[in-house]
Amino acid sequence: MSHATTDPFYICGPTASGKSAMALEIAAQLAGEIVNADAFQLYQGLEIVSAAPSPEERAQAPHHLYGVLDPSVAADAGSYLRLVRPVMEAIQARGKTPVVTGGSGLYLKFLTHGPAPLPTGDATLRAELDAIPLEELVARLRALDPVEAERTALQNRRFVSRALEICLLSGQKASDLRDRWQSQTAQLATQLRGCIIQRTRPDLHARIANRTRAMLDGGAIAEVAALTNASANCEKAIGVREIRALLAGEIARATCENLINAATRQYAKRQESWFRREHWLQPVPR
RNA sequence: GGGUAGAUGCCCGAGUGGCUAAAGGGGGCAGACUGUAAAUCUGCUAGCGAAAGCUUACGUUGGUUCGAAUCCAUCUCUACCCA
Repeated sequence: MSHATTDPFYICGPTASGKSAMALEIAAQLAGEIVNADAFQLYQGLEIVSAAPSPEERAQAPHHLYGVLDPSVAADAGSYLRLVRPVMEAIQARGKTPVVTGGSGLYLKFLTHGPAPLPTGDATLRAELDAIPLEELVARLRALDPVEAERTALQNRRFVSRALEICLLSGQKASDLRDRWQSQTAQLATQLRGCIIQRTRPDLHARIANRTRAMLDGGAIAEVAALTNASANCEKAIGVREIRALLAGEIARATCENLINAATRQYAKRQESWFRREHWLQPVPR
């Protein structure tokens, strides 16, 4: 399989696996420019807590889409797509290779496989659905789209709610819309190139612990304290919620550190599960 | 030295004679997941076994009992109180 020189190269892997460093290596090899594919590194004012590349790293190659969103803005995979595509096109137009680096599986999937033709989430409708008991949401979904209800994890309120949202907003069955999209994306992966960084669990866990310590020692607490206008979404970022509790005096610093470590380990595990299914990614043991 | 409370699985913790391989939570492991995704959700978690089942487990040692994490005694350790 041959690639045009400017075809994007994807660097994936769990958090703290060393994606940023690898991106610099690949960017140097491919005459590339680094593009963020991390949901939280997108935000301004979350650089430390989201482990965005340091100013030193950024000085070594062009970096795009780091710290570009105000924390009050609620992003999603679709809005990310609208943000990245022009950036990548501009890089390619310059004859350079986009080196897309990040750990947000869903965002990357949108980028590599495109968005399904589904309606964008609607805040007002979501607020309404949030007020309804899960059992009733399930009943409504079963009535509107029994096929989708059958496929959905019905204990997962978010999934039920979104399926219902799709039906209500589109006036069509979520299952039909999804089927149509599914059948169109089957071949896309064969044209992609990228790698996934693999590390042993003990190694990864040690790296996470070191990074958390460095974050807390390196300004993360002040960063979160200064974060006054964050969207509900940003408040849920790992590190932010724990440091909020620390600032409120609810937990001790050591507890805060332990909680961040545990949440990060669990997140890393979920990322590994996600990327394991992306067979086109070439494993790179480190 | 005296008194009181306590010691449970990787951790915290419930259990006070059989329904207990031991609730619940955490952690860990595995998984799902196309517009909240660093989110949300699911399963498993003493050992061996496909299973039936067997073995080892509630600080120590001994005892009571058909049967003990649960009752009694002993010792060890921990916390607090009195000297």
